[in-house]
Parts: sequence; structure tokens; C-alpha cells
Amino acid sequence: MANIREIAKLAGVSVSTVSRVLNNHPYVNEKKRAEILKIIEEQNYVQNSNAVHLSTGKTMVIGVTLPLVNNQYYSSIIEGIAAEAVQHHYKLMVCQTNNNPEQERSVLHLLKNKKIDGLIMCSRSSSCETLNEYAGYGPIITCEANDTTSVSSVHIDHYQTFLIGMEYLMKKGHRRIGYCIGRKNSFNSQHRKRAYYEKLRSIDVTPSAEWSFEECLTIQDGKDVVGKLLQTEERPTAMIVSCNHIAAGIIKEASRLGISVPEDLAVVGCDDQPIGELLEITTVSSSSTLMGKYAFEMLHKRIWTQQLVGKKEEKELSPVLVERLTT
Amino acid sequence: MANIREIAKLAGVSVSTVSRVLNNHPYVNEKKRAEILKIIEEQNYVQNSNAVHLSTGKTMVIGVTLPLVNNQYYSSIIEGIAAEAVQHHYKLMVCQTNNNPEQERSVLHLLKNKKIDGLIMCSRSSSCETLNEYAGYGPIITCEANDTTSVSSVHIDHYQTFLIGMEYLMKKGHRRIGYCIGRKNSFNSQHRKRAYYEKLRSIDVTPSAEWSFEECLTIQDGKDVVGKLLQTEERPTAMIVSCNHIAAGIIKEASRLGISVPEDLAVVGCDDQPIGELLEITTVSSSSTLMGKYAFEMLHKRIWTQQLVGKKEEKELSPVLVERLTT
DNA sequence: GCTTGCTCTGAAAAGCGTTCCACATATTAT
DNA sequence: ATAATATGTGGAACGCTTTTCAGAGCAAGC
Repeated sequence: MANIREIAKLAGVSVSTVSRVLNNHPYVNEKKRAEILKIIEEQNYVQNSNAVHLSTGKTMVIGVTLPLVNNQYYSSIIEGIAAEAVQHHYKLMVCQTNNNPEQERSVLHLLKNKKIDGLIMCSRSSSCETLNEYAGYGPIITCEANDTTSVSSVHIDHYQTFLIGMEYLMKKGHRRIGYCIGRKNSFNSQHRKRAYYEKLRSIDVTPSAEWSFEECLTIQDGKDVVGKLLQTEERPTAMIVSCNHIAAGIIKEASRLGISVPEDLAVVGCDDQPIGELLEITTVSSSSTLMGKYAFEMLHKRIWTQQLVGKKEEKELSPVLVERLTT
Repeated sequence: MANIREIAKLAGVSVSTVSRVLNNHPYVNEKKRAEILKIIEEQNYVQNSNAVHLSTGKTMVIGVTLPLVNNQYYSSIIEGIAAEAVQHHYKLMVCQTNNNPEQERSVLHLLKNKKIDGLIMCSRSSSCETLNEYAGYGPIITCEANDTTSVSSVHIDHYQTFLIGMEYLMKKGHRRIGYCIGRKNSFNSQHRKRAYYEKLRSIDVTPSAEWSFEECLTIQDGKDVVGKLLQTEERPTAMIVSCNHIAAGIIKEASRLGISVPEDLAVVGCDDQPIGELLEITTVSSSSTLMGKYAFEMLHKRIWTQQLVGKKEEKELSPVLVERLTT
């Protein structure tokens, strides 16, 4: 296929002029512009984007990492990102990392070798040092709180989320409350646990180790929780669960085993997945789509403003209680 | 950051030699190789991928179009694609098209301007001509059957799917059966409808226009179906529904309005979304993850085999009935 | 002893577009 | 009338790597 030089030759002008037409620069004679456009059309010419990227140093692509693609929480974030991205003519490189620092690093590397202009990490397993290191190569935004010095974030206030959930359950009279979270040591989890323990302490309840479930990621993990609850000495009367699909697993299995929800076991979920509405799960909800939108906005600003390099920025989303039928 | 010339200068060799080291060519003296690697390390050098892409004419990125990101059916396909892609060192550019031919065209364009090496279309709204046109710029695989001459596909046998569902409902004694599909005129829908009408005809039932629901895309659309069913003269006793999340909406709304499932209304869904299992929906299931895997494999083969250009290939997945509680 | 075939290396071309700088012409302001 | 500004255009450098080709040195084979 033709290149810009060929077009220039055919039009009897310099490549600069063709480039100006291609990029809508002013200062091109209208007649020439029309002529050049005609030839471009005839030759079925389009720019080679790799040459453009090489020359401009930008790719108009942003990376998005997430542990797994097939999860509504992450899908909602991407939806928010995607809607913004399309408006600003950015494309999305979606990278599944399986919570594996190796794979995550390979994505961070894309920043270094200029394949992407910026990166949104919906979840991360890399160390602070790694993140800080790569932040030097391009803007990074995490959708979790993070303790780095240079990586900005947009995140749900998970401490507040669990606080609201716990207060609500306690107001309903529950004292033996269990929790269920995903990755044990993520920042998100730490905040959740802090709220959980503080609240139980405030009513002088010593939480049993049997009430805590970690590394719950799939619906099946939720189901498994119920089996384990049955073997508990003092079974909790309520569970606060970090995601609604886990909550769904719990509810489903509970009903199969004849444990009625909410009478025998109350369940509060913590996101805005549609499954929550479908199963009428009481939830402490924040909009993950909105989070994605904010993340893109923040990233976009940083891509276009060099002064912001290294200046950390944080945006927190506040959750809201949605009362339904599982409490 | 340093470039390959600088590395060459520091190592006292030519750029070709450095390039050979970078690309693991044989024919580089081991001592020199070690020396060069050391300098690369010291200088914290990495290739500029845009220059590599420009030079090689490949980007190791494949595009994936889907109407909306936040949908489990499409997420499952992507999951299948992603798992394969990571093994072959490809990255994924995920593009939400909202079933809009304009937006779809902008993605096809990526093939033309060399931003992606191939394209998987999980769903498409573009015309055959458009598809054939762009197929000249790089391999395209659709995850729906298509009637082009040059675009290959991996798809679920939707005719068979509806056939199995219909036969099953008929065996259970249903005669007034309705259906619920997504986009009215997609290839998938046409096949489904053909099976639906054929089967009803085989038992001499004339389907009422009131039994057919098209353009059902969201859970809410499913709920709305129930409202409309209530106003029907002769209400169907069973519904065959193209996706389980629509089926979920139907079931949910039915239970709210006191219509019992399956006694008053039997429901069969047609995919393998987890929501189907959660709500115990009877479904005619095929693995969308597997479809994604096959799609990548086919695409990958085509990227590396020029002979295949223009040779159409089709792979069909057969569905299986999973009996649960909604029938 | 001469040919053949490896191993190893560098120069240069090819891949392609953007942008800065210099220069020319035309128009407006003083 | 002259300076200043706006408009329009081309040349050349720049961004960076891969790959082909040519050639040198050396070992093995006939």
C-alpha cells in the first residue's frame, strides 16, 4: 500500500504538506488540500499507525489490568473506562493478570516500551517498589487504594463500606457476625478488616477465627463457606461479604441446605453487581462504572499534563446502603 | 532513554549485532553477547516497541470487538481468547462497539492501519461488503456464523440450540411456546427463529406474534417481557430465551407478579452463564470460553499462514441440554 | 591444495510519518 | 512606505529497529 511519500509525489507536493492535510493543520491552500485528499482517496491510503506512534511518541492506547476478565465487578469498571476512552479516541488494551505479579510486570513493561500511554490497574499484586519504578515511564492509576508515593488512585472507601454494613447488621441486633473477603492481604482487604474488628470491639464481641473467610473469589467459594459455617461451634447469625457473587453463592447453598436467609443467616454484600438486585441481596453499593470513569479522567489528565508527574492524587467513592431481602 | 545506537556505541559494536542479541539470533560471539547484555542492563534499555512494529510490520496485538463489555456471555468469550493469547504472547485490544456499525468500522480500520495483527468479532453489525473489504488487510474471525466469502467463523449452532430447546419443551407437553432473542436480524437470530418456526409447524401450532420478543438485551428487558405476557390473549406456557440473564429477568419478574415457574411458565435459557446455575435455569448450553479459545487458535493460524488468505473456514460448537428447575 | 560451508560482523537500506526551520508571498497595521 | 504579521510550502532531521547483503576468517572435506 502507498505511503506518504508516494502520495506527495502523485500530488506534486512535499510530504510535509501531505502530513499537514492528514493532521488538519491550517496553512494549506484549500485547492491543494482538496487535490491531496482526492489522491489519498484514490490510492486508498491510510497512515501506518506504527510510524505515527514512533514519530509522536504516543499510541493513544491505554492499558487496563484486571485479575480476571470474566467478573462483573471488573467488567463494570471497564465499562466505565471504555465509555470515557471512546470519547477521547483512546483504545483499551485489556490484560488479564490472574493476580500474578509476573504477568502484571509484563503489562507495566508496556509502559516502558511505549506500547501504551498510561495504565489503569483495577487490581494489583505488584509491590510498591515495582509500581513506583514503572510510574517513571508513564502515568498509572490504581482502582484500589495504594501506599506508593507516586501512583494515584480512584477507589471505593472499603473501610466505610464495611463500617456501614457492620453498623446496619448490629442495629438489626446481630452480634455474631462473620466476614468474607477476596485476597487476604490486599489494601482493600486490610481496610475492610479494620472496620470489621473495630466495630465488633465496640460491642465487646471477640470475633472467632471461624467467622472469617478469606481468598473467596468465585461463586463456588461462596458455596463452600456455608459448608464450613455448619461445622462452626458458634455459628454467626450474619455475614458481611465483599462481593455479591460470593454472597450469591452463600445464599444459594444456604437455601439448598435448609438454612433460611435472612432468618438463620443474614447476608450483606458490598458492590453493585446486577446479581445483587436479581437475588435481592442487601448491599453496600458503590458504582464501579463510575470508578472506571473517574480513573480514565484522572489518567487522561495526567497523560496531557507533565507537571503532574509524581504528584499523587486520590479520589474516594462513598458507598450507600441498599436494603433488600437478605437481612 | 537510550536507544539501540547508543548501546552499540557503548559496546563498540554495530547496531546489527545489538539487534541480534536482542532477538536471540545465533551467530553472535558469546563474549560479545554477554558484554552487550551487561550494557543493556546498565543502561536500563528496552526496545521501543513502536519502532519494532514499524520495522517488522507486526504488533502482536489482536483486536476483539463486542457490543458491550459488561456482559457475561462476551466476558466468557474474552476469557477464552485471553487465555490462549497470553500463551502466544499476544495482547488484546478490547473494543466496545455498542452494535454500532460506525464504531465497528473504526475497529476494522485498525487492521488497515496496522495497529492490530488480526481481529475477532464476538458480534458484528457491519455489512458483508465491509467485512470482505477489510478482510484484505488482515485475518478476521467472527464468533457468529456469517455469510461472507472470506471471513472465517467459530460459532455456536444456534439452530441446533433452539431445536433442542423446542423439542424438550414439546416433549414436556408445551404447545404455546414463545421466544425471546437479542438483535432482530443478526445471523444468530435468524437461525434461532428458523428452528422455532419449524418446530411449531411440526406440531401444527401457528405462533402468535404476541409470543415473540426481540431486541432483548438486558435483565430489565427480560422483566419487561413478563409485563407484556400478562396482556396476551393466549399466554404461552413456555419461553425459550437466547440468554440466561434475560431468562433471569423473566423469572425474577414472574415470581414478583405471582406467576410460578415452571408451573405457569416454563423457561429455557441458551448459554452457560453462571447466573443460569445460580438461578437453576434449564439451559441449552455451549461453552463460550471454548469458543473464544477456538477463535484465537483459528486467528493465530491465519496470522502465520499466508496461504489461508481468503480461504473461509467454519467451526461449529454443538450445544447440550442442562436440565434444571425452570422447566 | 582448493572448495565448500559455517560462524561472525558491519554498512546501509527499508519501514513511515511528524515537525522544526528557513524561506517566500501576501496582507494588515503604523 | 515600511514594518510586522499571517499564510503557505519544502527540505531535512528525527523517532528506532530489523534485515539483507557483502565480506572476512576459519574449519572440514575431497
